Amino acid sequence: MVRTLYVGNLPWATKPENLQDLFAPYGEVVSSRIITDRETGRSRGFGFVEVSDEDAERMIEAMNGFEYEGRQLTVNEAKPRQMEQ
DNA sequence: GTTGAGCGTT
Repeated sequence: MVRTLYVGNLPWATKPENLQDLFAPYGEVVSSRIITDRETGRSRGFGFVEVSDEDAERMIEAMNGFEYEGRQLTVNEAKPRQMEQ
């Protein structure tokens, strides 16, 4: 089982690998993605992390409000984009 | 070379 987490208030320079490194200590990170502007390719300042279902709540608690590069991260469970999971 | 609430492509 996999649950998707929304991660907001990220620094512009944050990369997917950074997200994974941040969340990995608190649970199993399946995949991580930074949302970039389709036209400019620049980061929109938020991203998504797919984590193990059992670790999801724990990781939200651990990472929500976590200060990274001077920004307090916003971590919530993501809204389903399609109809899956 | 910028910006700051939000929920993402094939």
